[in-house]
Amino acid sequence: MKTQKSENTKQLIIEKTSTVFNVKGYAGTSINDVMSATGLSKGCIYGNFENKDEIALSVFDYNFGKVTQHMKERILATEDSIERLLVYPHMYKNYFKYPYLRAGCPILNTATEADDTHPSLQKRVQKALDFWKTSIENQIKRGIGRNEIKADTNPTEIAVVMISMIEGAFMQAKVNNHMTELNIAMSFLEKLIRNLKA
Amino acid sequence: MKTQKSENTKQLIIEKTSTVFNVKGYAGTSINDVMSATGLSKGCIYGNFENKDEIALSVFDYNFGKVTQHMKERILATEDSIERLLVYPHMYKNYFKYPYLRAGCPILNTATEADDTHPSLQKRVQKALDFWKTSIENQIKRGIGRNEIKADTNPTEIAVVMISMIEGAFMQAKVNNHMTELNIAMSFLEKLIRNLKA
DNA sequence: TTACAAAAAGACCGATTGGTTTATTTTTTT
DNA sequence: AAAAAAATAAACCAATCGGTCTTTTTGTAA
Repeated sequence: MKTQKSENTKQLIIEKTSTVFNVKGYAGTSINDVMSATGLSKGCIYGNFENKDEIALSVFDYNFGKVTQHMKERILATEDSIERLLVYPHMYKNYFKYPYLRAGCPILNTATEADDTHPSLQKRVQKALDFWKTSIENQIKRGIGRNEIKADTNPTEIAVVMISMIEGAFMQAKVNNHMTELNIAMSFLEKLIRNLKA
Repeated sequence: MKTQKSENTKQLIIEKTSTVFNVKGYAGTSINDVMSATGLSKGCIYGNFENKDEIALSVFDYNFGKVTQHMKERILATEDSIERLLVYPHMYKNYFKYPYLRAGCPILNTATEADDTHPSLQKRVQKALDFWKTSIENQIKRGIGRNEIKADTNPTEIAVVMISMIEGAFMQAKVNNHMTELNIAMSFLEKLIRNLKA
């Protein structure tokens, strides 16, 4: 029987280890890391999760959910479709303000590690990436419908280009420990988005 | 005293493990993996390298060198500056033809793993990324000098955008196991490059 | 207050980790 | 051909890995 308590600790484990997994990666995070991050014993952790896999999967969902949720809020707060698209470069330009992005984009981090080694994690990343792509596409289609975006705009193309530029630039920011390249790329992306204006 | 033999086995270890490290990552590759990839004993491996770190570093240099070398050849084979820039999207569009790219771009793979955990490896990636950036910049400057590229082109901006798009798109290709997004992004990049024509 | 079940703690497990050491073989030099 | 040096194989090491199991603690309902 599931109690409130166990759900609480389960959530606590996910939250407390979310950054650890994002920093150290799946293979690089040990159960010992989970223990010291949560302050819980091994028995307690394995009482709440079946294995490390299940923790990693839950943590990825949590991290991705955090980013998505914040993005959604900011997008829904604006009306104009161009402004909505601009939320992405704006947010990533200030990624250090968001604790769950500071350790790196969960998609990028998980993608490169999981692609050849961890099939279940890879599937999650695929779904996350696809979700992201289609929501950008939908924003563009909406913009075309509202005559805010040029009618000949290719939604898929722009979505793919946006994601590629964000992830590629983010990678450089992380590895260089500075924002120069990220800012350059995001400013370029902003120009590109504004160019879509009908 | 260094002998020819020892240099040979050292090189053999690097070559035989180059794909393993690129697929499994630094933390994910064990000495046992190195042993079975080379067919050599543990003692032999530690006779030629001080530790796993040194192997990983050498392997990264080797992998990056391979990509760089091939890129250089193809670039020097063309004259026109626009055509030279187009070598990048062309090559990544057919990345599966190049064995050392098949397991993923060494820069991308190493970057996301090393950024928070492995300082010496991170420095290598930084240097590699910087080398790549400046060589694109130089190609653009050359193009401006030869009146093949618009004079108002910002070399750094284009270099950063090119690298971001390539790496971001490559990540998607790897995680999705298909080329759709990579092709879209690279075709877009080609348009972008052709637009630079004076 | 007691009885009971759920949750947490921690000792314990075999396997694997990176790395060392010793013994043996191979190669090179004299 | 002998001696010295280098390269290799393999036994061995402590530490850590993910995971299990039993004991202790805790919260709750009767």
